[in-house]
Amino acid sequence: MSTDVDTAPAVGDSERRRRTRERLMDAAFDVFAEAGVHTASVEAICERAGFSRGAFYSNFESKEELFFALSDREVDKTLARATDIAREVFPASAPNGEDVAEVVRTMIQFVRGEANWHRIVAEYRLLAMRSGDVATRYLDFTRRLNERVGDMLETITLGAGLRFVGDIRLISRTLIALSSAITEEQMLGGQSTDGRETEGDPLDFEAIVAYVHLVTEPAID
Amino acid sequence: MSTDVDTAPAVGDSERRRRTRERLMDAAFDVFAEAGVHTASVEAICERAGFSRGAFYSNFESKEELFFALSDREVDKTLARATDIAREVFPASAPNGEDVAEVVRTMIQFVRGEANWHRIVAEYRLLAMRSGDVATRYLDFTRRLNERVGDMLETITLGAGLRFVGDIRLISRTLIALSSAITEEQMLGGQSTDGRETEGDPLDFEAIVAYVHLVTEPAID
DNA sequence: CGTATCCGATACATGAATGTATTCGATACA
DNA sequence: TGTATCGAATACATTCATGTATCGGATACG
Repeated sequence: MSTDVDTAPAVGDSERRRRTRERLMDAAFDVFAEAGVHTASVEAICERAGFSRGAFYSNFESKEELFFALSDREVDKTLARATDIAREVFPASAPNGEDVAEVVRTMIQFVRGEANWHRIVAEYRLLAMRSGDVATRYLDFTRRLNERVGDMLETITLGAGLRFVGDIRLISRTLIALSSAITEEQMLGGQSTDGRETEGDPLDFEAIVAYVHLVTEPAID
Repeated sequence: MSTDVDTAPAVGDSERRRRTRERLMDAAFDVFAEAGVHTASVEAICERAGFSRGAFYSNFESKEELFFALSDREVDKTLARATDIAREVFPASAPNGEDVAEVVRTMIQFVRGEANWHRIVAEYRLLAMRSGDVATRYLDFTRRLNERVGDMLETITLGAGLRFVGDIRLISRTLIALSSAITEEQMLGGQSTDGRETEGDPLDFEAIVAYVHLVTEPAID
């Protein structure tokens, strides 16, 4: 009997299907960011995407599978964008010290841009803390991002006639950790419901530039 | 009619009641850490605490209220412990450069200790990203922790005949961000389910000590 | 010793989200 | 034009957590 072992099992892969999945992921991005993965219902995602739950379960096994498909997509997008920014910025850099500050500022703007992406990453990290499998994926993401940023920094800095004092990976790591922390504070402070603004002391981005200057020195060449 | 406007409304505050609340919070700490605030059911918390849901709703209005009561308690505990550690460490510091490394190491051990507390904080942060009220509380916590660590660093460093180059708050902030990032990576790497260990490159704690040396210099006095 | 109060247990009603089984419609293909 | 296939919609059954209302027991107090 023709059980079609390898033609039937895999579900279709038509263009229509692909678009549906994309729309569901687009919707999920917003809904997850707003409500969180657990709070968000499949229903809510479908509603925003303009589909029914039938469509959802025809395309994804569960909400979790959707989340991981989504994170993969966004991680790729993010890394691609980081690369684009690097390509866009470093040919323009006339080799002088000021450019480093500029590059760092660009990088931070990039990190800072999307609050929703920050929420997604924060949730990704939280899930990773509870599941080894997720942790593997998450660490892979952060590792790739670190490398990308490290390369970027190194290239720029060399172009500017500077070099880093110490381990470049540690430095890029520090920069990412620091700018994330600051971005986070600004994000959290900005939305404070009650009257008073973030009067505390939102450490300025300039402080990061100061750090960069601290860990760079003229390349003797 | 004696409506007892200000004697009746407040629910009891007996010793028994206080103990019940504590036990519920103890249980919630574990359950929240393991499963997450949303996934964890009131039922699960009660079961671990050895109570029924009746007891729960007699003591807390909702799971969220419990979470906030719990975070307050833990934040206080954490800050108190930070203070204790500071008190414990700095009288012992014979003023030499090595002590700084030792202190940083102690600080990191402290941060590192409890994976569950990390999970709780991560969730706290995530909730803060979606609610201005929570954000206010969370920022207050991080601000206090920063101050505490900053004071600690400053005292120790002075005692060791060193001084920080640059803004001490930025430095303590950087240290916290960095050690959190590293702790996180170790935590995530450690639990990876599949065979391979965290072979990647777990930036060593020593690297942080290197950073401290980078931002300190002998106090000319 | 009896009674009242406080606190936790039990039982129940409700609402919400999930996943599946089935149906309907459109598009490709003969 | 008829038919088969694929993908999304609909309807349904089920599970699960919540919150409340009521009950029972213990302890304190007269």
